[in-house]
Amino acid sequence: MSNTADTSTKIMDAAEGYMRTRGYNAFSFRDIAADIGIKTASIHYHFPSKADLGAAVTERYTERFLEHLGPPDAYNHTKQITRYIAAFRSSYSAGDQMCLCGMLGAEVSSLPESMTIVSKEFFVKNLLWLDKIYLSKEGESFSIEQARQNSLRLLALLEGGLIVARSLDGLETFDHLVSQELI
Amino acid sequence: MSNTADTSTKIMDAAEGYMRTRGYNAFSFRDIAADIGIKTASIHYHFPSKADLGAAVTERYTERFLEHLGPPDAYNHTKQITRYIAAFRSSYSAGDQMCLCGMLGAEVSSLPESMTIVSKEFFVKNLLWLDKIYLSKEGESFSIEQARQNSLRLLALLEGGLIVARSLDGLETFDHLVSQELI
DNA sequence: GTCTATAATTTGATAGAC
DNA sequence: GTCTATCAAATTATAGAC
Repeated sequence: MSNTADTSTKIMDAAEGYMRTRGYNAFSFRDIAADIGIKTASIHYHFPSKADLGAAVTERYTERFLEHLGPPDAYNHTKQITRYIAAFRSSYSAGDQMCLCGMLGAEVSSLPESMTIVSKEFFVKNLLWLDKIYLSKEGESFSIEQARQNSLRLLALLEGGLIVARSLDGLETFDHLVSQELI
Repeated sequence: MSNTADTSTKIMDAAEGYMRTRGYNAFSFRDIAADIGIKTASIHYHFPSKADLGAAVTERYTERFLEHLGPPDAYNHTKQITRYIAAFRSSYSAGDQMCLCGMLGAEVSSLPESMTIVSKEFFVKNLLWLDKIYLSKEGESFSIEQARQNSLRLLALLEGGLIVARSLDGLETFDHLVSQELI
């Protein structure tokens, strides 16, 4: 995001923006080159193919997302869930963006295999993080299966929530949708 | 779907399949022409532009979806919700497909405006249908706002559920995810 | 590392014969 | 209605000079 970022980072930043708003199949090297003031051939120096660029962006996104969440805090259920929801909410508030892997999950049938693999990893890791939060909910005892069900439900609600919000009234819709989880 | 369908129907059927698996931006007139054994120029006779085809497919999808649901039955809450969930589940079981408008909701920033309008209609009409079901839940009294919140939550859960299911274990994941709604 | 130049293919779309 | 023929533009990608 910084102005002094190296070219490789600028390329990934621009690509991530396009992938999260338009989708992997709806942006070109030309779009990115124009945005950051280089030529398309220069992109190929940093990322040989579009699939390479897409996979690199997806890996970076997953790393950053989990880093932002921090380790699951077993003793602060409500705060952690609130934080998790806020991570998705900020996708929307920062320019109508989807969660990158929500977008890729929709496009999965038309993606290069290298991308489907790293995209799936996002979901696997998010569910493991959520499981730990739900297993430790204060005063309640959850089985692993119950925790996993809650994890899947929250993840799906948020991914779908971004889709529905984008087609309707945006943040207002998203907030209405998740309000029950924040109690 | 029938073998004796006219060309226009065959084109829409093929287009719907691609739009629900690969997305609007990841299929071409060539794909469709090859599938049904015609030339791309013939498609333009029935649908002048790709946007026209996309909008027609989306309108037909919404009509069919609501027709399949039937009028909201105010006296059979559980049965109606079960039926609603089954409508989404069959998307997946019939060849890894998304809900068409869930896919378009993700791609919305890269769609022709004519398509975003008809796609939004799907969500508006679905929410109105669900509102009536939730407002009439036996033995409970819901405000319009509470009903709308439930409607939004179920719709988002199902759209997101299809996305997550496609990236993980498919139907198993989807069923796990919605099981709580079926009690 | 970035550029120019260019290749090879695909894309949505049109004109006009049949 | 469907075809052949064709178009202009866009796309990913490579070779090679600087």
